[in-house]
Amino acid sequence: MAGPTAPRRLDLETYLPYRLSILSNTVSGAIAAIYEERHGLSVADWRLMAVLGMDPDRPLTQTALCARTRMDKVQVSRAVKRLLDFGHIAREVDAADRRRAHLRLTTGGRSVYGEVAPATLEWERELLSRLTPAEAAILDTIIARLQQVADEMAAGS
Amino acid sequence: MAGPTAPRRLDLETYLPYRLSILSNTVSGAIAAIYEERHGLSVADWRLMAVLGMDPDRPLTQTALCARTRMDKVQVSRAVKRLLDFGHIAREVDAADRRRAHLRLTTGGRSVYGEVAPATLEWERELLSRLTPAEAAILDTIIARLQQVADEMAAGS
DNA sequence: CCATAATAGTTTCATTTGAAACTAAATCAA
DNA sequence: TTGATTTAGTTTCAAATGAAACTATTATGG
Repeated sequence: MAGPTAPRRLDLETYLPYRLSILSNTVSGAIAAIYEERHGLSVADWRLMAVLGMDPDRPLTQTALCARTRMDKVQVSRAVKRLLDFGHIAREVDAADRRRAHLRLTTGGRSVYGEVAPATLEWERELLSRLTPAEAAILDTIIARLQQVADEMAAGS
Repeated sequence: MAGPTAPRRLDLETYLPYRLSILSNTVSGAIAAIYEERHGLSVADWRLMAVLGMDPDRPLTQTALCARTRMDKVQVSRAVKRLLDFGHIAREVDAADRRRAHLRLTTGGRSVYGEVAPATLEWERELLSRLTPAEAAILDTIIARLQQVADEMAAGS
C-alpha cells in the first residue's frame, strides 16, 4: 500500500494554473488571429459581436453586454465605440430610459459575423476532434466543475 | 442511429476557448491575490521567483527565465528590475560573457518563496480535490493533448 | 414635489504594455 | 585582425488598460 506521497514541489511545467494560462493564451491567440488579421477586431470587439450575433434581432444594452461577456463597463464602452466606428453595430437610445441605448449588428456587422463565427467554430471543432470521445465528453464536465470550485474559492469559501 | 447533428451555433457560454479563458482568469486571479496582497508581487514577478525557487542553488540568466516562463525578454527585464528593487533576487554578471548575468533568490527572496509557494500549491490541491479521481487523472492528459494540438494549429498545421 | 441615491455609460489620468530601436558584448567570416 | 552578425538585455515611445471621477438620467424616500 502506498505511503504518504512526497509533498509536491512547485514546478510551473506541472502546475495546473500555469498550464491553464498557457493553454488559454495559445488557443485565444490562434483564434484571435482569425478576426484580428482579417477585420482588425480586438478580442473585446469580437466578444461583443459574438453575443450580438447570437440573436441578431434582440438588441442589447451595454450593461447586458457586460453581463454576457464578463467584461467591465469601460472595456465595453471602448469596444462599442470602435464597433460603431467600423459600422459593425448601430445604437438606438431607449425611448423610455434615455440613459440606455440598444445595440445591434448592422448589415455589415452581420456579414462579418457570418464569416468569422463559422471559422472560430471550425477551429474549436478541429481542436476537440483530436481528443478521444471519452476525453471530449469529460472535458465539459471538468471545466464546469473547476469553474464552479474556482468561483467558490475566489469568493473565499 | 443519429443523423447529422445540427450545425453548432456560436454561444460563448458553451464555447471552449471562452470557457478556458474565464476559468484561467478566475484561477490566476485567485492565486495572484496570495502574492499580490501579501508581497506586492505581480504575476510576472512571481513567475520568475517560482522558477528561481525550484532549484535555488542554480542561478539562471534572463534568457533562461524567458524560456522557462514563456514570458518575453521585455517582461522579464522589467520583472527582474522590480525583484532587484524588492531585494528578492541578486544578480551577478557572468565573468566569461559579460552580456549575461546570473540571477538567484536572496535570503529574503527565499523566505518569501517559502511562504508563497506552499500557499499556491495548497490552492491547487484544494481545487483538484473537488474533482473525482477519474476526472483529475484525465485532466492532465487532456490539457497536455489540447496544448499540443493548439500549438500545432497555431503554427498552421 | 424636492432632495438624495442609484444607474448607464463616458472621460480622465496615471500606469502598464508591446514593438521596435537601441547599447554592449561576443562570435563569425574573410 | 577587422568588419559584419548575432546575442543579451534595456530603453523609448505610442497605444492599451484600469481605477476613479464625472455626466446625464431615472428612481426613491420623506
